[in-house]
Amino acid sequence: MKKTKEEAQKTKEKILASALDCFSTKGYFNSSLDEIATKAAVTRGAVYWHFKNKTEIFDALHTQLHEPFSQTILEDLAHEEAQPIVQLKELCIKLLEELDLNDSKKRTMKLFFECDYSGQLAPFKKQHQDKKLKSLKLFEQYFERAKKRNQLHQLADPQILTLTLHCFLKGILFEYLSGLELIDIKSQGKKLIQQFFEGFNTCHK
Amino acid sequence: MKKTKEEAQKTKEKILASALDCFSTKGYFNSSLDEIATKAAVTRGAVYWHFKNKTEIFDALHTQLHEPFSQTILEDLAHEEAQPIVQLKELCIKLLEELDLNDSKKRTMKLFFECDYSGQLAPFKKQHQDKKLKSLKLFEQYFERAKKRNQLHQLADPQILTLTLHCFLKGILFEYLSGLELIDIKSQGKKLIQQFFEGFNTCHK
DNA sequence: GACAACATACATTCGTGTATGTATAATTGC
DNA sequence: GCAATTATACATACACGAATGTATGTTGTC
Repeated sequence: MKKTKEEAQKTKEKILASALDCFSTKGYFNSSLDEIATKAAVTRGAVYWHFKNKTEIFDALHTQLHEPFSQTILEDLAHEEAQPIVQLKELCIKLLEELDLNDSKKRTMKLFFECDYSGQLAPFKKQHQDKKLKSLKLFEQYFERAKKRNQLHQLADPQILTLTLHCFLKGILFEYLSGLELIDIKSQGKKLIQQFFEGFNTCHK
Repeated sequence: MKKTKEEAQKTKEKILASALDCFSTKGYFNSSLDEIATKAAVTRGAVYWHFKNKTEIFDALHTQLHEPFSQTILEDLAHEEAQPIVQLKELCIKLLEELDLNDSKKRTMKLFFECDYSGQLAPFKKQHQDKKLKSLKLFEQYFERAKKRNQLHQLADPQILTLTLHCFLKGILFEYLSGLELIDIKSQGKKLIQQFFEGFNTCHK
């Protein structure tokens, strides 16, 4: 019954994938550890071996989602283009279009958008929010760069601008992932983002 | 033990209020009917008398939230002002500021933003989405009125504009209700909305 | 042979739904 | 207008399943 270390790692990943599957279809609180185990072709024993409990699986999924994102933004920030706002706009479009192609990532994001951080999940609420805030701070840098280059109103407040953008992106993603099919990234994503950014770029002359 | 009809109605309302309290603090799936009953100073017997089960309480809360909203929009639409976009902008600000003052409404809205419509709640997902879509259609009318009055780009698509606005509002509300205190409606609400609407109004000359 | 990587078995808790009891308000017959 | 009856508005009690956490067993690896 005992597996080699590599095999053990594979079962851990299988459990994570199975958990994502269960959580994203039935919801966190409606998924039992037994379902997760069964779908991963193991028993609850294996689950309890690799994870302390259900909440730890939940948290592991969040890390899996969040890290690549902040990684992408950090890489993009590494080189400063002449028009930071345009750079930011294109980053947003890129992020959206990338997400559109990655089904597993979409489902994970949907999970964390729609889950309710209550009960046993409450301790993770602030934790996950803090991670998000750090990513937000990264976005703010684009606006600050733009301001230094005199590409913004003098009145414009980078913090408000970041907040505005963030609210808009959140709204888009929320609608996009809601299952309502109200938004099609391929055909409308670019338009939406551009429609939004026109408010920043073309109006301050 | 039997109460008069009026008293019975009061207990029903107490149960609803208690349920909102429980759901919004502990989450739907972490609230038991016993907790709800106890907090309402009744027993589960009373709950099962007034409601078929927990999902029906959930749905009742949604109706309680949604109806006043679409009512307000309908009333506003009833009179057409010269500048529909400005009218819409002011409606948005009004809705936000009204919400800011009504704590119970805020908590109810937060509940439906953050709950996960899975498991036993799945049947209500489409139902509640449909209600939302109908309200969205109402917003669209402002843009159509503006277009008829030649106050929009000829290229501008009311549907995309509505979608853009909706995503933005959703994002604001989501952040506002998230408990992060990132947004303060009183000081920033107007600014945010105006920042957003400037993209529509001042750029098409 | 010791420990890792599980599977199996068990105890316990919790929540739901329903069945039943009960006191009182509302309704009916006269 | 008042007793008799019935339906209402709950409270109480019970049965059942489901899920969790843990304790213990088993097998293979290092």
